[in-house]
Amino acid sequence: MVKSGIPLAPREERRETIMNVAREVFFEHGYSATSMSAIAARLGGSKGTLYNYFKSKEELFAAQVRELCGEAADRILASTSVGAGEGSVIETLTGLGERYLSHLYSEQTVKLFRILVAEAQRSPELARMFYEVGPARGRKGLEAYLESAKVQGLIDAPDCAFAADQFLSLCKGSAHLQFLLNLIAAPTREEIRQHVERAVGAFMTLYGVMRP
Amino acid sequence: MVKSGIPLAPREERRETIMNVAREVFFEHGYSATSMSAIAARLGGSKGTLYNYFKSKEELFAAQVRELCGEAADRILASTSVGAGEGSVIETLTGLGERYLSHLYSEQTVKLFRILVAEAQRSPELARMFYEVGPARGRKGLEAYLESAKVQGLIDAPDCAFAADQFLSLCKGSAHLQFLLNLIAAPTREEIRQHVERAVGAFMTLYGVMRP
Amino acid sequence: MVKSGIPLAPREERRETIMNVAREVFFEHGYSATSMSAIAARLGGSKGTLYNYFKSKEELFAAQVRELCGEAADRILASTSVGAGEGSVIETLTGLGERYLSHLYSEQTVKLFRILVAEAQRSPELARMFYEVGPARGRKGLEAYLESAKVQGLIDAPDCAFAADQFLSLCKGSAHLQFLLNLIAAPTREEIRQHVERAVGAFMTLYGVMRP
Amino acid sequence: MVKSGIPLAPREERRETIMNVAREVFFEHGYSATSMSAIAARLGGSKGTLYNYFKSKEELFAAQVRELCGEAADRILASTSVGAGEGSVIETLTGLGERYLSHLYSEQTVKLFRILVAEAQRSPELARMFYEVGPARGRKGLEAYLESAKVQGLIDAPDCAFAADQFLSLCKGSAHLQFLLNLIAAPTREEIRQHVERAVGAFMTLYGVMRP
DNA sequence: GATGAATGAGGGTTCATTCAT
DNA sequence: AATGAATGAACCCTCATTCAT
Repeated sequence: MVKSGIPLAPREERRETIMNVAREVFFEHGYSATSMSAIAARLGGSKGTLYNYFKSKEELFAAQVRELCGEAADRILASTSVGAGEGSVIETLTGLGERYLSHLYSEQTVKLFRILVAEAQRSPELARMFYEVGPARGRKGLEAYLESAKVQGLIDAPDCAFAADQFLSLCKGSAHLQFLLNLIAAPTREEIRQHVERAVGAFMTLYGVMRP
Repeated sequence: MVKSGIPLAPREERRETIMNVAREVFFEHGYSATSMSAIAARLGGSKGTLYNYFKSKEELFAAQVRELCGEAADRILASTSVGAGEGSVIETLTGLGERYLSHLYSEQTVKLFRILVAEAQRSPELARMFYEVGPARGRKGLEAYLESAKVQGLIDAPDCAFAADQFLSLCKGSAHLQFLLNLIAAPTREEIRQHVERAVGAFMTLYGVMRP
Repeated sequence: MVKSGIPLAPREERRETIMNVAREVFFEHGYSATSMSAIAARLGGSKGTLYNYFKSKEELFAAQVRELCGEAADRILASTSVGAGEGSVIETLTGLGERYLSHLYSEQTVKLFRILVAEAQRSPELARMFYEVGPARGRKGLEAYLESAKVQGLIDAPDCAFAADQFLSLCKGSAHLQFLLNLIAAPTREEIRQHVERAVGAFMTLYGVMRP
Repeated sequence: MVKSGIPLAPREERRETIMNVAREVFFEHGYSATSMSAIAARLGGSKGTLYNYFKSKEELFAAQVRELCGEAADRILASTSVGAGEGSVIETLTGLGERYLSHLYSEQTVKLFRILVAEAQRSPELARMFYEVGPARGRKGLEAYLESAKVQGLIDAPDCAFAADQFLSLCKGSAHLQFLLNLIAAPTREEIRQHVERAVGAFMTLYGVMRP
C-alpha cells in the first residue's frame, strides 16, 4: 500500500483513482445497478478509458474485492504465528476476534458483502473469489494456529478445522445479521471487546487444557 | 393464505395467479435479473396485463415480501414449550436445530434472503419486517425455552439470551456463508444431523448441568 | 409464398417489410458493416422493434439466406423427377443447368454469396446453413436424378455423386469467378444456353450410353 | 522480395516488419475482424506507430494486396512448356492440377480470396488486379500448353480455351466451395491426387487421341 | 380487461483514431 | 520516431414501460 508521499507512476495513479471512484459508485448502487457510464461520468473521463484499465465491469469489481478483502484476511490473522502458554492462546484469540469483528462491522465490508450476496445467483465466480481470498483464508489461518497450539499442548481439540469454525461463529453471533440487514448500527469498540471475551471464554471452556 | 373453496372475485384470482408465477420467477433469477417479460411469458399473458395489476416491477416484488413474511418461524419453534429431564433438553435443541438448518438451507429461504440483503441499503423497511417476523421471533422463542429449562435446573446459563444466540450461531456455522454465496449445495439431512449433534454437544458442555 | 392480393396478417406483413428493408441494407454494405440501427433507421422504426421480430442480427440475416436460397434449390431441381429416353436426360440436364446458371448469375445471389464468403471465417454457421439449404440440396437432387437415370440404363456412371459434381462444375466454369469478383457483367441468356450445351455435351461424352 | 543482405533504410525496414506482422493478422482474422490494436500488439509496438507508416487500416491492407499479387501463378504453370507423347500430357496435367489444388486449398490463398470477394463490391480494382495476375494468367498458360499439345497431335480439342477452362473446373470441383465457406478442412495430399486423377481421366476421355 | 407491437433510453463493450509527452 | 492514454461514436442487445386496438 504505497500511498504516502511517494508519487505513483502516472498509470498506477490513474488506476487508483478509477478504483476509488468505482468503489464509491458500486457501494452506492450495487453491482448491477452501477453502469460503466456512471463510473466514467463521476470519473470525469470516457467509458473507453475505463476499459483501458479494466477489461470488463466484472474485473473492475473483482479488483475491488481483492483489494478490500485480501488485506483484511492478513491483518486479521496477524500474530497467529507464535504463541506459548495458555494465556497466550486467550490473548491471540482475543486479538484475532476483535480484528475479525472490526472488519465485519465496517461499512465497506458490509456494503461489499451485500453486493456479493445479491449477485451470488448470477455470478458465483465473484462470490467464490471473495470467499477464497477472504473467509476461507481466515479460517484456514486460524485452523493452522489451533493446530500448532494443540501440538504444544495448549488446547485439546479433536478437530481443529471445526473448532476454528466454531470460534468464528461464536464471534460473529446473530447481531451481524441485523447489521447486514441495515437494522442496527455497528457495535462500539467496547461492545465488540465484550462479545469477543465471551466467545473466547466459551471456546476455552470447550477446548482449554486443565492445569493440574 | 385464503385459497380454499371460497371463490375469489375473478380479479382477485388473476392477481393471485400473477403473484404465484412472479414468485417463481423472482426466486429463480433474483430481483434485478427478473424481467417483466419473463414473468409475462411464464404467465402465458402479456406484459400489459401485469401492469394492470401492479403498477411497477418494484410493487410486484414488495407484494411478494409482504405475503411471504407473514408465515414462517413457528414451525422451527414447534415443541419448545414443554421439556423435562436433561435428555429432553438435548432432544429439544436437536429437533429445533435440525428444523432451523433445514429452513436456512432451503432454496426459497436463501433466495428471499439474498434479495433482502441486496435491497437492505435501499429499503430497510422490508428487511426489518423480515427480521422481526423471522429471526427475531425465533431467537426470542429459544431464549424463552432456555429460561424455563434453567428454572427447572436442566441447564446452567447466566444469560439465556446470549446462550440462545450462541446455540444458533453454532448451528449455523460457516457453511451457511458458502451456501448463501451459492458456492456449495445444501447439506444433506444426514450432514445437518451431524452438525446439529456437535452444536448441541458444545452447548451442553458450556451450559449442561453436571449430574453427581 | 403468399404474396399476391391476399392480405397478410399484420404481423406477417410487418415482418415481410423488415425482411425487405434489411435485405437492401445487407446487400449494400455487407453483413458486419450493416448495423441494426441502420436497418431500423431505413425502416423508420426503432431498434427494439427489429428485435421483436428477429432475436438477433444473425438470425435476421439467416432468414434472408433461407428465403433466398431455399426456394432457389427447389426451382432449379424442378422436373428432375421423371425422365424417359436418353434425349430426355439431355433435356433435363440442359434445363437444370440453365436454371442453375441463371440463379448463380443473379445480382441477389452473388451479393449474398459475397457476404457469406466474407463472413465465413467469423461465423461458419451461416455459411453452413447456406450450404445445406442451397448447394448441398441441389447437388443431392441431381445425384438422385442421375441415380434413377442410371437404373433406367440411360447413363453409365460408376459414381453418381461425383458425376453430379462434375456436371455442376462444368456448368459453372471459370467465368463465375470473374462475376463473383465483380469484373464482368452477368452473361446473357444466350451465352448461358451455349455454355450449358457444351457442358451437357461433355457430360454425355463421359457418361452417355452408346446406342447399338 | 528484396530481403537479402542489402540493408534497408531503417524506415523501410520497420515498414517491412509492419507489413509482415499485419499480413499475419489479416490472414488470421480477415479484414474487418482485424483491429489495429491486434496488429500493434503482435508487433510489440503501439498503435500510434502504425499510423506513422500507414494513414489508415484500409491503406495498410491495400499495400498487402499490392505486394502479394505481384508474386504467385508461375509456380503452378511450371513445366507446361515442353511435352512429348500422350503419357506426357497426362503427366503434365496431373502435375499442374495438383499444384493448382494445393494452391487453392492453402490457408493463405483462401483467406486472401475471401477478403477480395468481400471487398469486390466496394473496390473492384483490387479484385481485378488479383484476377489478372492470378487466375487469368493461369488459364492462359494452360491454354497455350493445350494449343501446343494439339498441334503435336496429342489431344483433339476444338476450343483450347474452353478445354482449359473445363479442366480447371473439373479440378476445382465443388469441394472448394465448402472450403471457401470454411465448412471443411483442406483435403490431404492424397485426396488431391485422387481428385486430379479423375479430372485428368475425364479430360482425356473428352479430348484424348485414340491410338490405333 | 387483455393484448402485444412499438418504443427509446440505456446496458456493456470495441475500436479506429488522435495527441501530448 | 515512438508512445500509449484518452477519446467518443458506434456496436449489438435488453427491458421497463406505453398505448392503440
